[in-house]
Amino acid sequence: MRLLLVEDDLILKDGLERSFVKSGYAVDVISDGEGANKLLTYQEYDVIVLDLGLPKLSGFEVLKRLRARGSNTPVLILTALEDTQNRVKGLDLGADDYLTKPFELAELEARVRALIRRGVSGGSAKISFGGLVFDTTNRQCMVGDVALSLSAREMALLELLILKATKVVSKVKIMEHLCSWDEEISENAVEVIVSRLRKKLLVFGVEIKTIRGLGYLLAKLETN
Amino acid sequence: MRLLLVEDDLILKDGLERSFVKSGYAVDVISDGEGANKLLTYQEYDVIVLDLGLPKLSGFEVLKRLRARGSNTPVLILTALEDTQNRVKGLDLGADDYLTKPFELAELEARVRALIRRGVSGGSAKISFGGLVFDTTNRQCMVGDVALSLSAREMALLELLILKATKVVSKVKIMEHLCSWDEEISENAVEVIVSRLRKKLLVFGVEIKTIRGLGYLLAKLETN
DNA sequence: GATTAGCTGTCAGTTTCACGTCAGCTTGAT
DNA sequence: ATCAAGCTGACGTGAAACTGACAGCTAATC
Repeated sequence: MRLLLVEDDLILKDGLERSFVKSGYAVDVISDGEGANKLLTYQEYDVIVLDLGLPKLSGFEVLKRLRARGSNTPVLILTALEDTQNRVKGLDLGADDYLTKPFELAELEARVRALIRRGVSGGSAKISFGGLVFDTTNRQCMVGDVALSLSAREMALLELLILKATKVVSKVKIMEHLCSWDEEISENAVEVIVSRLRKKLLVFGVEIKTIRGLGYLLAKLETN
Repeated sequence: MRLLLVEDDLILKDGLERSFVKSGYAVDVISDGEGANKLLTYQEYDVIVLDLGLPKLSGFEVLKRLRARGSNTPVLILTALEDTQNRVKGLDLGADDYLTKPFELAELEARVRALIRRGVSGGSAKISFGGLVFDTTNRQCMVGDVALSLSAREMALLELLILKATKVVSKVKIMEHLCSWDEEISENAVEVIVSRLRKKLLVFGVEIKTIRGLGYLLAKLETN
């Protein structure tokens, strides 16, 4: 899942990025409002963590313009403790959740996860497909009571495919969701990851179908 | 989705039309205000992209009369950079969004998408025809809860036919829709693609009728 | 700091299949 | 009957996708 972190505090920025990356997100970080606003006109994210106190363009403005553009990407805002008024203002402007500094890292992560889920699976922490049960909280995929042994990349791909259910996901989309700005992978790399995941899923009656020129989609295996 | 582009600049007109068509819109283009106004009295659109500087009847007038007729079709206006005053005037008159020239094509498309999403209830970009449901955002065609297995070309053709509903679509239009700029395909190629798609749709009670010398149209199968 | 194990991207050789071409046929208008 | 427009099965081709092998990297263990 691709996450945008808008935060100007150096220490916080680094800490959060590190922790999100570790949790398997593709993270982009930007530290001023103007840049964030510009970035958001052409790049889609699954979730945005937005500090309100920003240089150049306030977090409010960024949020307001994002919503004005019709985006419904989930946004979590970070506010200072005493700043109740701004918190309310943020929610009015279309934020989906807020957190007051200082906060527990675990709580932030939990809320971010909740936001991502809300849009897709009706808020449930576990999404099932065929015989698979994908646990978004622990980032684990179970078959019965056995955990599938998947690598980080495979897990991230499966997460994306399972969230999109039976919809076609293009190779470019996959690249975008697995990678943040600085890293970059080839189309062939995606093919390789697909190939490896496909082999593992096939055993459990789940198939990754290829739609030539368009992308991939998850489907139940038709047993002929 | 049906889009009206009102623009008199030749180059801009062509570029925008091409790009919108490629993105799967059914695009009508008209280059003067009077014509636009007339057209809008009897033709509904999902979204209108309206340049303000037009011959015969200004964009303002077109917009004003449209709203006076009680229409709430989303309108995005294009203005020159320095023209802040007109921008404000446009928004007052009932435009839903504006963009100043010069602009990024990607941004225009994003905003148009946003307008459509905002307007349509639930943001469903789905068009149904007979038993088919065509999902334009995911580029997928469903019958019940099964996804039709179509190739890229077939999908593009079906998209065009379904967007134009029961109207006749000429072979040339199809060629334009399926090909970009440089590549080019023969008329016979179109016939082949039609033939292949036709076979797949027939199973689901949807027919592609041939109108000799004019083109093709989508129709519900009459079971005699 | 050496060793090992697992992950992940690159490469190259192979396979697959979508699509345009063609040819022969059908249809329909005059 | 003639002719043009359209249909469609067969086929070849080239691009897209697949995948086994490999190498660089990281993280863990001793």
